[in-house]
Amino acid sequence: MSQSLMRVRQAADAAGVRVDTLRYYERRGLLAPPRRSRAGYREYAPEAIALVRFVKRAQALGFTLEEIEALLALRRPRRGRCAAVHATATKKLAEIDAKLRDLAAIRAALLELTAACVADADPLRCPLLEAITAEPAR
Amino acid sequence: MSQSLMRVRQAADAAGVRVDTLRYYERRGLLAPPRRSRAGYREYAPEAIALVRFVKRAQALGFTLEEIEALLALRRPRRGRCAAVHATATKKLAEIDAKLRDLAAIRAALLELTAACVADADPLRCPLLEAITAEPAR
DNA sequence: CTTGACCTTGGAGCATGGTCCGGAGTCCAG
DNA sequence: CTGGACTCCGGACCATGCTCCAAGGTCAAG
Repeated sequence: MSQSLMRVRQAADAAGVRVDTLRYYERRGLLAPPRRSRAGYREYAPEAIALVRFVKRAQALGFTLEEIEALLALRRPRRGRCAAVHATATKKLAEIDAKLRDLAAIRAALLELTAACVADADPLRCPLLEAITAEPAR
Repeated sequence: MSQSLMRVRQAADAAGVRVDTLRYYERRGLLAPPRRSRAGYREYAPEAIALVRFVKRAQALGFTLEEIEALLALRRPRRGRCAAVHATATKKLAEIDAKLRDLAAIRAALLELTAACVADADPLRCPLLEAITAEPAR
């Protein structure tokens, strides 16, 4: 029944990371220690793979492991902690909205750039810098 | 006339970084060497500050300095390089779209989380992991 | 004409996030 | 019952991106 359990290599491959990375996340406390086989081998459940994939994607979005840990701590909020969770999540939401804006601005600039290139347009502006410079992030 | 030139401390403050960071970016070739005063002091034009701000924001979005350098190289495409610029920009656009999707997914998950928290809802799901796990980034 | 705040340089040091190593145990196919 | 592939562990090492330091030059104010 519990045939979906994977050993470290298989889990690493499935998650798109190296074996050592799984051990590193475990040491860091980011990934809960998986259960072990009789021989002491780690046996990962599918959820662990999902978590690692989440971590990698969040990292690609500029979050540090520490921030990601904080995000993950918001899972399954236990009653009594609602206010704190709410506050943290709200703060993070604002950050994310800022990132979304910046990313959209860069996207638009790149689009403009490719268009300009095709049209061989006037080379006196840099959409890329304008994109993000406009609003000084005050 | 050229009164908008800033020395390194002022420029760093304006860009929201440390003095050493400006020197580091210059050494790395990310920031063009500014002109110097007679005494050898760096004199930054406002565009340099804009560029540094762009770099910091792009970094917060998960781009490495190397990638940012590549992005910046797309500025002011010289004729003849159009095809290459177009290819690079298009590839980057796809990456950015992926980031936008992931970020939006996390955003939605956080929203759901705060809502669930308020409603003290069923603790059997983790929107955060579901958010990004759904599509295995194939 | 000195004091203090700024600037210069090269190079060392540091935090984050892995990545590799070596010696030893496990396990399965031939 | 042996070879090769896997696993374990602790600790050393590495790349990126800063960050700090020492020794010395510049310069405006008092």
